Amino acid sequence: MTPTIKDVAKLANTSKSTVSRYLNGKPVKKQTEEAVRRAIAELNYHPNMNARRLVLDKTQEIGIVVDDITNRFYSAILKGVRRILDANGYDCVFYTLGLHHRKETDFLDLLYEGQVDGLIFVSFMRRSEDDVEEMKASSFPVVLIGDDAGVNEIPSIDVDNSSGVIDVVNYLYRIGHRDIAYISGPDGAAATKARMEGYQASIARLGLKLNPDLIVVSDWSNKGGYTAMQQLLEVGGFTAVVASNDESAFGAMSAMQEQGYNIPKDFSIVGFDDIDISSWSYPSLTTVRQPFEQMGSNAAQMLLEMIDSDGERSYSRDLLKPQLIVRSSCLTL
Amino acid sequence: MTPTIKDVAKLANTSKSTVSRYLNGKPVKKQTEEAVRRAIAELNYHPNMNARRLVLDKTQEIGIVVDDITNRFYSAILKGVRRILDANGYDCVFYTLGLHHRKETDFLDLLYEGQVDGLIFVSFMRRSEDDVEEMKASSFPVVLIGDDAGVNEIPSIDVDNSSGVIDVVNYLYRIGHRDIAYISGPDGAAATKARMEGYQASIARLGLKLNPDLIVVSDWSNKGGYTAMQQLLEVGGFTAVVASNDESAFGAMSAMQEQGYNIPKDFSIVGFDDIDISSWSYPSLTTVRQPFEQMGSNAAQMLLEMIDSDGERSYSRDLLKPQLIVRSSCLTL
DNA sequence: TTGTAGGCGTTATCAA
DNA sequence: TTGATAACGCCTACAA
Repeated sequence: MTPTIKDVAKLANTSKSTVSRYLNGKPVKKQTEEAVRRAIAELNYHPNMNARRLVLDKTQEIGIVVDDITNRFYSAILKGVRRILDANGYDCVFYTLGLHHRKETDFLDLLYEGQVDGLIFVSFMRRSEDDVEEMKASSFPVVLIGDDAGVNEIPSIDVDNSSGVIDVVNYLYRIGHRDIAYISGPDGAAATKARMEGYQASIARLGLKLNPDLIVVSDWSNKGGYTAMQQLLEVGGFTAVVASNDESAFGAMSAMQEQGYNIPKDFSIVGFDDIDISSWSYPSLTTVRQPFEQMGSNAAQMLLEMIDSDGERSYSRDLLKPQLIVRSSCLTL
Repeated sequence: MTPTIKDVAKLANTSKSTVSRYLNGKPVKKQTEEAVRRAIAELNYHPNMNARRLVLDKTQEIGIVVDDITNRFYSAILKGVRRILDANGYDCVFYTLGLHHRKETDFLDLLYEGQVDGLIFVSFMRRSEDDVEEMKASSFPVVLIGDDAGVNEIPSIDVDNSSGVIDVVNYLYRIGHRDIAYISGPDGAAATKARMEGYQASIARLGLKLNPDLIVVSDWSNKGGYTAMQQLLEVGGFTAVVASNDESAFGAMSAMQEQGYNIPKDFSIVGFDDIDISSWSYPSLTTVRQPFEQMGSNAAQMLLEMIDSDGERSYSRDLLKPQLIVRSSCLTL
């Protein structure tokens, strides 16, 4: 049998309560403390967390539910989350939907069941308003990363996608480009709309003409970027391209290189994300860096505050500014 | 107050035991079942998992402890793990060392404390024999991914690194290369030695001469591959290079391209890992694909079996064969 | 500073 | 098929 607090007490010649107090750092006489310590060591005693959680009604665990584990960004988010949790003595249970087609809201049960003290939902797909309302209604500590479906009074964190694209278009304008094509993303992604709006807004603000032929919808994949660029190349009439993510930017670059074009001499190109290869590639890719790790740590911070304040919510949407990273895929005209 | 099983019983005009039975799918009379179901719905009752875990001494959770969350491979491993766990009703708690310089063995406490039913340790660094012996001694359900420090009787899973490099050297030989350079990895990584051995063994087996000048030690980084290649280019006398990972292969490619060389016309190059860019790059990279997802699912499978068989261990080391992926970075001579 | 006693929400045993 | 009752291992008044 694995030893319990009772066994320790017996061996140390004292009571369960005293051992418990010792374990929780409450005042205990030097002498008994020593005896308890020895008993614990001798028995190789470890407290049973499930018993503790039952009485405390607190797990010191938060859950993170992720919609698509394949997404390359989640490890950075997780890293940020872990940093905050580690510093506060929390652990992190990892859930994914997808396989069983579960909905995000199904995971609210974890809160009801006392399995976790709070939940971070991360998805960059578009959320349904109903789902977000349900999370809000649950009145448990919950924070969203990604889309908030326009629901205001729920804590959420996202990248300011529109501002990222605006930065990048402004940059291209500054170095002389006037005819700027755009490779958009998939409809299901929440960021697609915001990035497109950023593109259109900055084109307008700079007094450039918006040429619909220079906008092509893709799916953020490498292959998608490749075909999108083939399309653009047939149309022509541009000197620079904004790809709405790095992966499709690389696909676009392949298409151009295959047709014998040189980057950046013939065309300038920028991406969005700053994935690791963007700095390795030849030429390296000018892009917009997403602050994933910070999204994770901010989310964890908010969640922990809600947990500590006993569920009181701060009702804020935190839009983090992405950062323009200038490298060598653009030519100054 | 959140409702308990007792409240449900009262409302359904029955006893706690009956409700408990209903919850666990044991036979209950149709009539009472209906009453219980209604009571549960009306009260919005959810069972308290911590109470259940206390009496069952079982959490239905396994822990995965990862040494370096930055590592790009962990999400694939995690995906494999999750697939198996999902199918078996287990959840997955995620731990990292690193931040507080904790050792892997510190996490054995999670088992003692009843927080998880089993543990998967994943690290591609070299493990100390002492640590692995300690895991083995604990006699809890535990499986290692990566190094096993030569300890035989502990379940572990790894890639057959040596065989991967052998495949790739044989391939280069087959298409006509005889002077094959090698860019090695960092000393701390467990795979470095095995891959180097694969290189040396196949060079010997093919009757080629082993030229020490064509072996350069690097650190698996992009920049490391870049400088390694500069070094090799000064020496010269090779037609192909084996980089011991993809990232350094790309660094090497940059160095060659910067000096005006064409790949594969001037030099052939292969990598190891098959990270996503390897298929996007121009030219795309011939490499060795690591079966990360399968490593995860195999590990989870082994662990679950150990848990079900009440801790009995299968004492096996599972070496998965990596797969040669031929793309366009090599020229047939 | 210490010990006694009661309770946390389940499941499991045993009679009925 | 059901209902008392006793665990499970811990924490926390309360009294000493």
